[in-house]
Amino acid sequence: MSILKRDFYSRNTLEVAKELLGCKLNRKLNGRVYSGIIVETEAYTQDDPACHAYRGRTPRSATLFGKPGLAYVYFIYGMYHCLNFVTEPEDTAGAVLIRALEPISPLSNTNGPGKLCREMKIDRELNEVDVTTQKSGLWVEKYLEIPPENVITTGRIGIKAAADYPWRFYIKGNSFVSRGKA
DNA sequence: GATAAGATGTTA
DNA sequence: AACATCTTATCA
Repeated sequence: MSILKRDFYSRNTLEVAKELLGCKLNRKLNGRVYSGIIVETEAYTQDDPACHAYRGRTPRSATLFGKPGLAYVYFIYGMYHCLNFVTEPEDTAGAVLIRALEPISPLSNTNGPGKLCREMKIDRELNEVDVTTQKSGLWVEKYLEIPPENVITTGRIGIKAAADYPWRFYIKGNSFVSRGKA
């Protein structure tokens, strides 16, 4: 049960995205802890046309320039939230989108970024909370080691800009990844 | 199985 | 007007 500390997040976004696979996401709610294994992620960086921080700092994207190890939660398509973790040192933007979980405790339907937020009751109140401490009610622990040959890399999903960047990662053979192209 | 459309509100 | 989505409907 070792919680991932700030120096884990304060690195290259692509590496963090890969290494988050197999880690355990925990959400404390009403005295209960909900958990799932991260099985699918996507990377977004400052130089990336698809990133919210691409055109600089705005009220929404300010979180991405903040401290690594914070949560970045945004609202999309009028009804869904998406959960990211801020990466790179402070003042450099970057984030990893959590796209899918394999449920452990009382969870189901977590095979997509919008769905897992609904299951875990993640909304904008959790934007900018510190994910490196249990006190925030949202934290990540080291859990499984995923050997590199079991990490599949593909283009990202659901975006138009820079859709060809091979910045989506998922665990080979896992049945909880979201709709996937190979 | 694939593809299309609709729901819905925040953002710049 | 676009959007880092999901569900339902309509084909096959």
